[in-house]
Amino acid sequence: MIVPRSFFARPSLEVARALIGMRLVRDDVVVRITEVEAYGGPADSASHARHGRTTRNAPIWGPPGHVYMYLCYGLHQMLNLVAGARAGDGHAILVRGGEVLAGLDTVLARRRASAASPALLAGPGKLAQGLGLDLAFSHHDVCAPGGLELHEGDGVVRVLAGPRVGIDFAAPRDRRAPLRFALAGSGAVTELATLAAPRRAGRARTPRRPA
DNA sequence: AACACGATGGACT
DNA sequence: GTCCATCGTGTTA
Repeated sequence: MIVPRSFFARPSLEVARALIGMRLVRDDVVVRITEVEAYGGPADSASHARHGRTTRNAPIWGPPGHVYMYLCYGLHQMLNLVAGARAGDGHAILVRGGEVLAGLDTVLARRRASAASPALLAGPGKLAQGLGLDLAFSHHDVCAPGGLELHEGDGVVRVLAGPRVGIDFAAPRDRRAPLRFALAGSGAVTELATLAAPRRAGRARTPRRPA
C-alpha cells in the first residue's frame, strides 16, 4: 500500500520518526527503512535549506513526498524525502539505512557484494546504491506508482533517537538535537552508540552515572 | 574564474 | 583508530 501524500504534510521531525519501519520499493527490491535524519528548513544550520533556494536544493522547496537527491564527497548519492506542511517549507528527511526484504540478488549486484549482511545498506550512500538511485531521481514522487515508491510498514515499532551524523560544521544546538531515528534491534544502523530510547514521560529520571 | 569543502565509505594500521 | 578518493556546489573575487 503506497503511503498517501498527506503523510508528508507535517514537519520533518514527525515524518522522520514515522518513516522507521516503512518500506522503499523499486521494482523487485523491497527495503525496510531502519535509520533516518530530519532536516528542518532554513533555520536548521545543518540543512541544505540553510542558504535558501539554490540550483542544487530546488527539490526540497517543492511538493512533499518528492525526492531530493544530492552528491556527497563527489561520489555518494544521498536519498532525501521532502516533507513539510506546505510546499516551500524546505523540510527533508535523509534516509540513512535499511534492510533488504526482497530482491537481494539485485541489491547484492548493485553493491558489488557477495553475501547479505546487516551492513549491506547501513549508511546513506549504501542505501541509495542498493536501490540504484542517482541524481536523476530528484523530483520523483514516491507517493505515485512507478519508479521508487514508499509503502506502509508493519505498524508499531520501537524507535531510538540521537544526534545526526557528519554535521560538525553546524551550530552546536543543531549538532546535538536528537533528529536521527533508528529501528531498535536492527543491525542496519550506523553510530548506534549515540542512540537511545526516548525517556518515557512520568518515569523517574535515572542518574547518568552512579553517585 | 578560482577555491574550499562536504548530511561518506572502504581499505588499512 | 587513520587515510583518502572524487566532484558539484556555494562562496568569494
